[in-house]
Amino acid sequence: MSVRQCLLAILDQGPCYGYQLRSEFDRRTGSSWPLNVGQVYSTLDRLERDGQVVKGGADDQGHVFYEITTAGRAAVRLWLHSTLEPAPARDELAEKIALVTTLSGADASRMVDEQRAASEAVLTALKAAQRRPDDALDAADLAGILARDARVFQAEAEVRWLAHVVETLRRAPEAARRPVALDATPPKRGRPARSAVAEGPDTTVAV
Amino acid sequence: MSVRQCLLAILDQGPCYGYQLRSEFDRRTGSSWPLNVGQVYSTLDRLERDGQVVKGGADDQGHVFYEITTAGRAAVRLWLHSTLEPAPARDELAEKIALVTTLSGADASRMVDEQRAASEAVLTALKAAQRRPDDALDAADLAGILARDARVFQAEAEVRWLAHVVETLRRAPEAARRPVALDATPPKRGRPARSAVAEGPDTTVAV
DNA sequence: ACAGCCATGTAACTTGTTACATGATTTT
DNA sequence: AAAATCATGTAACAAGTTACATGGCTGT
Repeated sequence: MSVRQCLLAILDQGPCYGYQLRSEFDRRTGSSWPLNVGQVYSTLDRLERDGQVVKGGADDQGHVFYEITTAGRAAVRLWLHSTLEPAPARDELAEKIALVTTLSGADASRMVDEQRAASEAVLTALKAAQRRPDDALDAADLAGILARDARVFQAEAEVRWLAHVVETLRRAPEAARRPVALDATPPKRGRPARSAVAEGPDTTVAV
Repeated sequence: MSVRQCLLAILDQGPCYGYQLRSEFDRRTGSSWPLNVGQVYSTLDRLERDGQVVKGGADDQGHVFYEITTAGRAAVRLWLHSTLEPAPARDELAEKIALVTTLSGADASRMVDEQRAASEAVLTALKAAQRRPDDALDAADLAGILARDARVFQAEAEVRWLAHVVETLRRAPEAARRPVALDATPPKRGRPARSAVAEGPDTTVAV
């Protein structure tokens, strides 16, 4: 969803042609992602299909410009005014580590250690490449710096969490360190019996 | 990719049928993601197509068991022995904020502020729902706790980064606070002239 | 001539995801 | 009978991604 929204937001600044969109995306997100040109065109197709942009004719140089529509502008405004939930995004690493701690035949703490080393190495590399924001020439430059900083902060969190996992595994009660077997008990079919005891408070996170 | 790998790793523990796989996935990742049952079946189809599982006949209760193949086991080992790059994942939020700081007609600092408030609220909620690992009954329980902790650490990083963005925007040189216009200069076509000056050192992050 | 970028596009594919249809089973 | 869960599956689609084909232009 993100590429699509970003391209639309750029088109909100004025008509662009495909190739141009890629370079604008690049500039404005600090080249944080090597966006394939092909994807620009397929994304433009989808945006057009959904009535958020219109395809203009080619100019004298053969550039095919796309223009945002009213509906498109509304979508941009909506996107900009909405806040992103921090956690709806899947966390592959967390899932993997959580899963591994329950598996038999996998050495969880060794795996966590290795991941930790890898993450630390990345963090070091990122920090070395960090730039001071003081000499940002323009907003695009600054955007690139902020995007990199985001990766640093994230990598730091990852390293911290991994250290926390190591500690937790070390301290965990013995029962929690044994792999869990597949649930052999056949589930009850049919409508579940309504339990006589009152339901406890909802402990699920509504986030 | 992650769902696929997780299901395969669970199948590595023993044959399972579709519905069972969902509940195992649930248990072992701390219900961090409401996996749709349908996806289990389509994923199993794809795994079978790729020769990593085989579909067995139904047992007396009508449960259709899937079994992992040798190739599947190899894939699991590979997955478990590989480390995940911390940043290949796209960061939608960072992209969005980076982009916004370059747009005209969007109030970047207001947007960042709002996002920060939202992220802080989430962080508070997550922290409130955090559990102590001391009373983990089994590894699945512990996995759930760790998965939640991961979200806490991530949310913390997000909040910290957003604060950093606010500060940076405030302190940034005036030139870096003006929106950047679309690049009007037509790009040079044809083979670029090889510059006479020696190329500077590569500043791109190889991560 | 050739390398290499600018530029547009298409075809094929991946994973993830939802919505729905179907039926068995069991409790209310 | 109605409700709710267990269980299997299909159809359709979204977004992302890559690989490729094509052609124009311009330095070397």
